[in-house]
Amino acid sequence: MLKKPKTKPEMLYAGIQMTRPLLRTISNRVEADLEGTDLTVGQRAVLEAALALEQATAPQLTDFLQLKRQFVAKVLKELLDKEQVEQMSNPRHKRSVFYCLTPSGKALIKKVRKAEMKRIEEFAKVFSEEEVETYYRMQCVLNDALSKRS
Amino acid sequence: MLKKPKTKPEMLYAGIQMTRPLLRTISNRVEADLEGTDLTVGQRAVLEAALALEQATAPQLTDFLQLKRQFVAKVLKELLDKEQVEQMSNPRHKRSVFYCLTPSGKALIKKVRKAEMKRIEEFAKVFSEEEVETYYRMQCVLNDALSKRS
DNA sequence: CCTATATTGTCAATAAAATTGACAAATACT
DNA sequence: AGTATTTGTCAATTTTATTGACAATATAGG
Repeated sequence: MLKKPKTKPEMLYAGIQMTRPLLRTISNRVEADLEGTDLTVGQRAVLEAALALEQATAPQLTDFLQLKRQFVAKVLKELLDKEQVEQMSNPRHKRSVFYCLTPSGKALIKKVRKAEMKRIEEFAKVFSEEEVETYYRMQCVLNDALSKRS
Repeated sequence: MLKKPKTKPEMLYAGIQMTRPLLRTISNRVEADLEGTDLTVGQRAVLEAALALEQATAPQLTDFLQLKRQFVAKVLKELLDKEQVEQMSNPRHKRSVFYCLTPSGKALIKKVRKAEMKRIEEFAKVFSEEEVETYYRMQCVLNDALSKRS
């Protein structure tokens, strides 16, 4: 972080290390956008997942978010109370129902995304398409590789 | 995460979003390397900063880590108790002393880094030098830009 | 069909990381 | 010198997430 690492592995190491402070700065920013929405970060993550998956059981959301099922369940319950997600019966499973965004939940997460997208666009300008593409791909590969057993 | 985003800003957005799960998977991995060292993640971060800065006051470490001074102070006290950092008088400031790694602290953080570097080298192989360079640079720029006011 | 095993839901306790508040001591500024 | 800022310290709290435990349901093998 102070001086630029010399070798390729060192640079990757430093980049990964930076994930922690970066997450903190991102979270701080995100909070501003969450201000007034009455959403926690966990709720926001689950809404994000529900938007991406459209229709998913709790275990599917758990896989997607790579969190513990108990945590996801707790957040889902909060979102049900707020009527931002709703349950739909699952023909294949009596207990494990589907969760979907309600219209208001969908509107909410889209609003939050839109506000953030506006900010992100500022930064996107700074980088080339290839750079962003590389960044995205590396995040995916790292996340995939690290989350699987080695 | 599910389907590849279409536009550049969307891809950057998705990549940044991925920071959270990625940090979680990294933390899980890191814990394995911390196993047996009796270090918390916070302690490890401060050791890492102390190694990079060589000699620094608590406020300097706070700036470097972008954490609250009270948190850094707490961790520093833990590390002092464990004799992994030591204080040195600061001629310019009576209260705000310098913190340095003790030999054992230095050995410890270097050992942890070495173990992780070994793993990282595996991943570094997967990417080209340019990709890693881009990743690193973007992490730096994003962190810088986001941590400053906008 | 029946039993063993795995999955899922639910409730509770706990932990880790970090923030916030409050106040005193030291320093910097003018 | 006097005021504002920085720094250290102690305590409480918050947020995020994990872990443990147990019951209900599903799945797979015999």
